[in-house]
Amino acid sequence: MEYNFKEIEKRWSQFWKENNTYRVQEDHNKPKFYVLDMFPYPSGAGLHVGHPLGYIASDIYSRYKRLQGFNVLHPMGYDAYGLPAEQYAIQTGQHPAITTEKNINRYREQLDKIGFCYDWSREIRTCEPEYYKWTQWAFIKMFGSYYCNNTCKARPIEELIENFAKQGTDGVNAACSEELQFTAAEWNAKSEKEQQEILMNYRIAYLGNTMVNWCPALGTVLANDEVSEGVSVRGGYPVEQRVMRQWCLRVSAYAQRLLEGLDNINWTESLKETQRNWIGRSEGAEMQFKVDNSDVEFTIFTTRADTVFGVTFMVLAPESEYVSQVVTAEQRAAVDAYLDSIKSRTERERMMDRSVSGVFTGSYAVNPLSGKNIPIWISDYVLAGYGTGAIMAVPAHDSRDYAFAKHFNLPIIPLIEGCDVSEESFDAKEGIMINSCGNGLDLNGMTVKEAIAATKKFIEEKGLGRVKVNYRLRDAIFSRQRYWGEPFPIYYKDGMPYVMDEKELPLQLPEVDKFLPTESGEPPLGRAKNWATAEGYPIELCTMPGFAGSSAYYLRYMDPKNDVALVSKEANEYWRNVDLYIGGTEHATGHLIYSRFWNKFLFDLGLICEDEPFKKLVNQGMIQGRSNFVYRIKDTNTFVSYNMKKDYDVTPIHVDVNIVSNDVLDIEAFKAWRPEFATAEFILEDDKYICGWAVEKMSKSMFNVVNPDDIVERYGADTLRFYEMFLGPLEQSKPWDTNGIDGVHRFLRKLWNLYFQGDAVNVDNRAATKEELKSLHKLIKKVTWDIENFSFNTSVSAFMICVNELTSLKCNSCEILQTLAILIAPFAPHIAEELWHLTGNTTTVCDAQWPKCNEEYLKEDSVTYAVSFNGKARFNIEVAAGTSREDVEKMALEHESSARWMDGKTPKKVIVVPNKIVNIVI
RNA sequence: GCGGAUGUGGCGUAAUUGGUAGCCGCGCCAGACUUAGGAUCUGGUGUCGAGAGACGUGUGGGUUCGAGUCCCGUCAUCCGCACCA
Repeated sequence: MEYNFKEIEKRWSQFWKENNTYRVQEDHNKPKFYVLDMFPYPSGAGLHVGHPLGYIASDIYSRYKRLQGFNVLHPMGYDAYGLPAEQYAIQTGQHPAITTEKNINRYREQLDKIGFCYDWSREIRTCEPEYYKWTQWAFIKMFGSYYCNNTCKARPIEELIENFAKQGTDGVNAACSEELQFTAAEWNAKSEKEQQEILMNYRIAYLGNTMVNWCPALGTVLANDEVSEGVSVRGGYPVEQRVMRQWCLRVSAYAQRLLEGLDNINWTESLKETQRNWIGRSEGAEMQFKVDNSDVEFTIFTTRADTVFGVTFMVLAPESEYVSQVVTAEQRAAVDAYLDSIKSRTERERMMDRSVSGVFTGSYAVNPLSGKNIPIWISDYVLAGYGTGAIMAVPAHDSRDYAFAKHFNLPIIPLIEGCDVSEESFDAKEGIMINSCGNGLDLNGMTVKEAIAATKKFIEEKGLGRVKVNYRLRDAIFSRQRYWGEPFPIYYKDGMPYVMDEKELPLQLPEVDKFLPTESGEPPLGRAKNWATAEGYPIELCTMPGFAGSSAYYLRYMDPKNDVALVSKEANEYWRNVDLYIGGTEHATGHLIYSRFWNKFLFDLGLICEDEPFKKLVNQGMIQGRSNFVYRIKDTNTFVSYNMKKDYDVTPIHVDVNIVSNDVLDIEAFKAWRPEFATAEFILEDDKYICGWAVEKMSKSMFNVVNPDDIVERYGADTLRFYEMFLGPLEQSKPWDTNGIDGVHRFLRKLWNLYFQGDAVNVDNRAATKEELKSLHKLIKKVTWDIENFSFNTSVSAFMICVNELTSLKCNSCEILQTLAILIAPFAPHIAEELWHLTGNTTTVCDAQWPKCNEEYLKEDSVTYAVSFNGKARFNIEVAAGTSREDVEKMALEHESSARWMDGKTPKKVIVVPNKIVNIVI
């Protein structure tokens, strides 16, 4: 009988839907397993063939775990807020909710065709009020919390207020924007507004004046991970630095825990490294420098405290608040001119231009150890956002300082014995210190490491500074001047922000007449009518960023319909956290940091029971496009086949990959593709037109987008699933190449034919033969190992081998064929279900039990040993299974032809290793 | 510059972790069948060589009876971070 995949797949997807086969509930009799995909943003372009790669992998794993008796939570939803829908809305006036809904429906249709075992009853959409209520709720909790550095935990802000009222800042060790000191009396004397302003300095969700990435083209600020090389990740528009009052999340408070947590989770080393890099911990010291003839004192951060005797100048970031305090009257004009020149450049221009620039402030600082006066400069190579925005420059031992010193002709003092700083600085942290003695500190003769420690100790004792750990990780900017996002549950009274009562949530996104900023430059929510509380207080006009809704969605799947909590205690204690998370690396420094932060925050509040959200994480590789080209001879409408193009002057033209098969062009389809090709002529090779190809990003403009729907239509979902896995290791990036899909499809037909003799089902109740059992159990062992190790591509090969073996054995044993159906079920669920039923079952294959490998069947009657002499293979000997090593050794030496290889010598050593090798050392 | 990864036939890849390199698939070659089709089936296919055999995992060394796998160096490609003090 013909393998009619269309009919089979239609029937079973309908069956699963009608019977809620994949619905899952908490079941304390079964161990849980939580498998999650990174939920998609439903874009207008729909899914291409690269998107389902990770989904297929997680689906295989989910089905496998279920067959092993786990209660598997495998949900799906949509990250539905985002810029493209809003920009589309601006252009067309179409409400983003409508576009989003439409796109979601399209995604769902495409996903359904592939046969995923999602429990769709748990679907969530971040743009739905029932969902974003909990995003807003978490924000309120963050607003009402501060981070205590003593207990390393978020605590209610009320505790801090109590402390302030009783003993001021005494005993407070909290994460803050600026270190403050006041007494209880001072606190109690402050007005409500003043107190609120101080609290803002500590809240985990706070309103702060910070340097932000402002993207004029998008009309919004962006988080650091949304900007790359000075342009926005979405759209590639220029980004500039600007100080704005914005909502922020104090992610930096969690830097150390985010770093340490990486040690206890099963992620790839490269992803952990990326996060470590992003967090950027560096140990160093802060030191105070006094400005000569002034009361001004400023703080610098350095990891090279040992080089303090080599400081020959100081540098401030152009944006540093110290700048205005130290500029002298004579230098003011020069400094202003420099600051203007910096401001007029975009971030991108600044990054491209690495030439040395700077200006002298006119002031001098006093080196606290050498007592020398050193000039204070301003330069844009010092970043306002890192450390204190001010540095001590040691040109001898820092290449950037060196370049600056050479450019402005500033002195360079070498501090390490034997180093040559005439051409370049000596940056390595090694060597013996010289020229480093003064003011009671003598580093001479020490190694760099000793000197760093000694200097740190010295400055702490003398009160010149303190040991400090700095992180590169910045607080997350949480405001977006956009419409299509979660509204903040914040209103303003006397200009101060207040959170709404939790009972008022969700605060629904209001309707607006246009999705553009208002004429006065306010965000789009400024257009909303009556955007105010019942008492008439105005509500925040910004909305939350994209990562807000995706930061805790995995928790919501555990209990998606709960309207009194994000997740109930019971549901959370059962499902705990994600056991397996599959998604792309592009979220390494965004979503995967924010989620971990958000989760840790909720954990601190005792609302959830796990400190890390994702135990194991697998990154599927990107699927690139494989573009095809035709070659038009210049100034003609004639196209020359790939291997003959060298004889002509040709222009390569992208051709739609859907009219090319195995690099052979469908000439009729090509003529019909574009009017200008209707009259095209061809120079063929072997009567075919062969196209050239290249690996490029999958995109419409390259005509290399392959829609999974087309593959399903032509080959079926099971072939698509198998083929995507067969393409190569899951974590590797690879081009989508349809050459080869026929092989996989052929395999499924062979599998199908195994169960048939003509049109009749060919299943017998006889006992399986030894050979059949061996073939099957080899497969069980291999596939089990492969799935556990995410090596799905090699499983596909194993299936092919087994089916070939069973076919040539003419296997019709029911026992074997049923087990085979179970094994194939995670990969190709539709055909597996059909075969499962053909062999006489009435339950679904999803409820079967994953078979165990019986090693007995794999044992060989005899074992062949390869005998080698001095490591060179010579001959094989066959011995009965279970023959002892000694006997194998003896037999190897006694083998009739040994004499020839031994050359009459006595062996020095005979090595018999378990892997069927005998090596005789002569 | 720092960090991470990867280099194996014409191509995608495999080698369960130090044990006969190239499984499986594509492509190609030959054959069978055929209403001649981009269908199906069978066999072959790393390189050199008529052959026995020799050589082969980017490259140069090393450890080992034995290395794609381990160690040291080097080259190439990809990715992440990057004026982070």
